[in-house]
Amino acid sequence: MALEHAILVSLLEQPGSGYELARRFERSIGRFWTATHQQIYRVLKRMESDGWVTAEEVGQDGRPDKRSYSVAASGRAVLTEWLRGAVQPEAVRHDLAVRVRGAAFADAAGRAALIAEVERYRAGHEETLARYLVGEKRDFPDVSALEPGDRLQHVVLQGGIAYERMLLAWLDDVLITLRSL
Amino acid sequence: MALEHAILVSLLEQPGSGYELARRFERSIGRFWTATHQQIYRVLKRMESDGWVTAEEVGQDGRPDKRSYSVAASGRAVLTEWLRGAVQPEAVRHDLAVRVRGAAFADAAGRAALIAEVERYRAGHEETLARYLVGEKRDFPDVSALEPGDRLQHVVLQGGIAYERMLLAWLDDVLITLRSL
DNA sequence: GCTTGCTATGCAACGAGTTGCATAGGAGGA
DNA sequence: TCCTCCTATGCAACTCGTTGCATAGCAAGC
Repeated sequence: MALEHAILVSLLEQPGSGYELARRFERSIGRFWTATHQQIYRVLKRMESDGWVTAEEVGQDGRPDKRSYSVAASGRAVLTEWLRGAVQPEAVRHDLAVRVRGAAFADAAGRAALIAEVERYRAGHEETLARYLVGEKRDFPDVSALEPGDRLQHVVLQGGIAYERMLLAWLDDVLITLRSL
Repeated sequence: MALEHAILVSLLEQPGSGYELARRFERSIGRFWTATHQQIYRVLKRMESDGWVTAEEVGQDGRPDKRSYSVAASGRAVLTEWLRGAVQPEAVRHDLAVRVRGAAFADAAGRAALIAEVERYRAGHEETLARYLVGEKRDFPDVSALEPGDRLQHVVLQGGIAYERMLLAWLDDVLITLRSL
């Protein structure tokens, strides 16, 4: 129920179109709040009709026009109100962990297939970590001299980096365990 | 789309009722796959009518009767089939990370309220870690001599422990950042 | 000229997940 | 005795999220 709030935060950091928001969700914000473009377009419409955001048609050359959204005063008020509320426990869906426990009920061929999948999955997260590290150097070259807003963005990025490192180390353990069966 | 599979794995590890499954999801399995009792009851019904699981009425004294579910042959086949498929990327909903970035748009009182919330959240995860560590000692006293199935359960638990430790360290960073604004 | 790919928005249908409520027996405390 | 809590199951209504598809202009390569 907080996709609205994630969108408000993202639009306050930087106004943009539904498409641009979808790309941000794919990249940085998607680390802690996944959403597809369909969801985002639908919620943006509702937020606009509720007066939380305002839209502006922007013509572009070489590309289709876009509707760029900005946060309105009432949207900011909604966000302020929400920020005072209780932090909801994180919801997680880790397909892989289910599979690892399921491996106890697979045969040798099934376990071999799972090992290959875990390796593929691991490679994907290694890329994610590399992307984060490149992004960190690009966006936060001097960590000791950041604006307040940037310090917050940076600490969230550090959370993503810590998560990926933890995950990679754990996947190595998983692979050792699967191979030892 | 894989609640069914999480339930199959859990029932293969140990048959049980919908209520018991809901409690397992609250505790161990819920770390990587959250589900409410409503979802579980609904899916169990569908799985039973599809012949994936079989139910048995179990009378208990001092408590209401329960329907204990076990995995049928076709359920095992479904799981084996699923285990050969591709690992789905994990879906995450981290309310807290959205709030941290949102803190850039809050006033001093709002930031103070968020700091208190993060501390509360941190205390909850500290308890979770302590519970995991107690559970590890209780359920896996001798890690060097485990059955294959137990080795897999243990490595998944280790993932939970690593996650909680990473999270606590990150929350300390978040608190330092929030306090420094 | 054709295909492929990217930006950009959107509908419709379906399936997954949440919330509120209801029932019902027994345990334990005020 | 009444109230509250725990076990145990479930319905109904609603919202959220996913999937498949459609449109449309422009760019780049074959």
